[in-house]
Amino acid sequence: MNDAVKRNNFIEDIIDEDLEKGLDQKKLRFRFPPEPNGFLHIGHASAICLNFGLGQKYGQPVNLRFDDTNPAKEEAKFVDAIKNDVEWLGYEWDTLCYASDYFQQLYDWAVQLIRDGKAYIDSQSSVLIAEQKGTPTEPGIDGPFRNRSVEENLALFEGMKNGEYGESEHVLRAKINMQSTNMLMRDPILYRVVDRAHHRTGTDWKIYPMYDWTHGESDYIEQISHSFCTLEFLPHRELYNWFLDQVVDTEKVRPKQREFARRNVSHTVTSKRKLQQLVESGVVNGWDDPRMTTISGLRRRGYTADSIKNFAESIGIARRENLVDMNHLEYHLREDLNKKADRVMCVLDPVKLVITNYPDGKSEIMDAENSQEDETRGYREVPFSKELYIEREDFMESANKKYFRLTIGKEVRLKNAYIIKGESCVKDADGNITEIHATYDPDSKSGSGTEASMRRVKGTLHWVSKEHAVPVEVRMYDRLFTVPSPDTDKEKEFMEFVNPDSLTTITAMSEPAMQHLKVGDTVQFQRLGYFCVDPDTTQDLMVFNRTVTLRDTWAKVENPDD
RNA sequence: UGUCCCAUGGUGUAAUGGUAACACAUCGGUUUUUGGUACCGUCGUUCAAGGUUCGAGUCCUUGUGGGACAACCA
Repeated sequence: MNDAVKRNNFIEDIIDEDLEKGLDQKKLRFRFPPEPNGFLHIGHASAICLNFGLGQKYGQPVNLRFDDTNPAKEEAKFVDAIKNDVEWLGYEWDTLCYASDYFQQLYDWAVQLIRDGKAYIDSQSSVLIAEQKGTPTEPGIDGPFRNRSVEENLALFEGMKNGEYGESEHVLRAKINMQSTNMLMRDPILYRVVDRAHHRTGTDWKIYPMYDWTHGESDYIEQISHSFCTLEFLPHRELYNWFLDQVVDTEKVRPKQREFARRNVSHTVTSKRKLQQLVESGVVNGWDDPRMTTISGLRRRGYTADSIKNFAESIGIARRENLVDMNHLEYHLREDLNKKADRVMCVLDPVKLVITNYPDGKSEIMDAENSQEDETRGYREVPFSKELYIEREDFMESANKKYFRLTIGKEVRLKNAYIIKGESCVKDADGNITEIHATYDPDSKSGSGTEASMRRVKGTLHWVSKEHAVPVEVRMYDRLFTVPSPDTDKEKEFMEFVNPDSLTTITAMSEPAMQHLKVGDTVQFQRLGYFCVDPDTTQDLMVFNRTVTLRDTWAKVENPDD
């Protein structure tokens, strides 16, 4: 961004304040701590940009840490996908960490807690434990095992660790305060038995630490100076600090948890659970379906890493509820693609156009500019001939003055070719136009420099030569949800707002030069939008995803209600 | 009938007690071999009431509205 006045966000204020109070800048250290239980989405992208952006701003390291304390939900494939996404965004982590690397240390600290009389084994059912915990408005009560002896606690904990007990028989709880107004302080569980293989530690452990016990201590082990998380963890801060108090060495950096509001984007859901539901219900074809606002879905759709980073930067970070309009994301996408994408011509809804005064059998090669934004991208060759395809909606027999396209008796320019004039059209029995006839001005060839070629005509159409056209599959995407905020309705489930027309597959006619494109390449279909080559492309058929349309002010004139 | 968090144009974010601003969106115009881009302009904002102060979006009080908290999830 070219802001002369780049202002701090409140997170940077917190850091600057700590620096002013004497924290050595070299002690600054951040982390991005995903749980490997699903794919990262656009909300995570914001958090990644925040943490790694801070690392870049202050010139200090950022760790990628997998919060992998629940083997029932986590899988190695998600670890790989997450690493790939972070790298694709263009960030480099300092150290790749796993909370599971700290299992032994966490266990040792837990034993210490028991020795100090600050943790105990509870042998009640989860139902009873929940009952005794009270509610947000009512205090909890002490359970019957709260005052077990240190020896008994130690022996039971050891037994849990050695796999002598089944799931739910015993848990280790911190002994804090069952009457606290903060429910998280009502003797939170530190360890539970989980009889599942872990993606990294296998069956080494029978017990697994809970989030609260793990997260702050992991930050401390890694000497993270500032641990940023979303607002829902705000009540956890008190517990985060209590756990830190039990182990902290004042010589070392004491991590500081601070919270920011998660970013919500309109017309989508940003919750791993809900995204998973879309995948499992078959509404979309996987986590990387181009309609998904997962990072991998956006990538496949044709979003660039820069567009996502610019988006994250521009929406900023704060502590209030928000719903960022999807068009904000699309603005940054178009802005980036406009600079980067070559232009090509492709007709999505073809209708035949015959240039009646053009010689039969003749064809010529036109030079077409690859980018109006960047001359250095050069030219490509586009064949022209008597029979062409143009877009069906680019012709009307008669139309009002606002319509700049082809009508009978009016002139338009064929992009990179000639100026033509509509003469007549042929219809089938149902009145559908099957063929349009036009005449061309032979002196008006684009780039010829003749007076005729410089003539000003209002409309310019894209086209492809019928004989040279190559059919391609194009997947036209629309928003996945029909309402801005599908998951906040009080009565309806978010799945009820799925847009049934979020994907339409068509066969389009492309100019031959497009055959050289490779999977992942993005081009602008002139006058239509940005499209990228999908991995489903085969030797015989190219498959394109519509990344985003161009802004279309004509559509607004046509359908003012949209 | 508890504790905590939040409240600035339609949306998002700034203004750090001293002239309320930036981006997107809207609407209009200029340029244009993309009804794109670029450029210019337009519209419109401090939840309410009290208080402190020479001066309050900012500090205090009380309301109002929204949100979080009762997983052996993270």
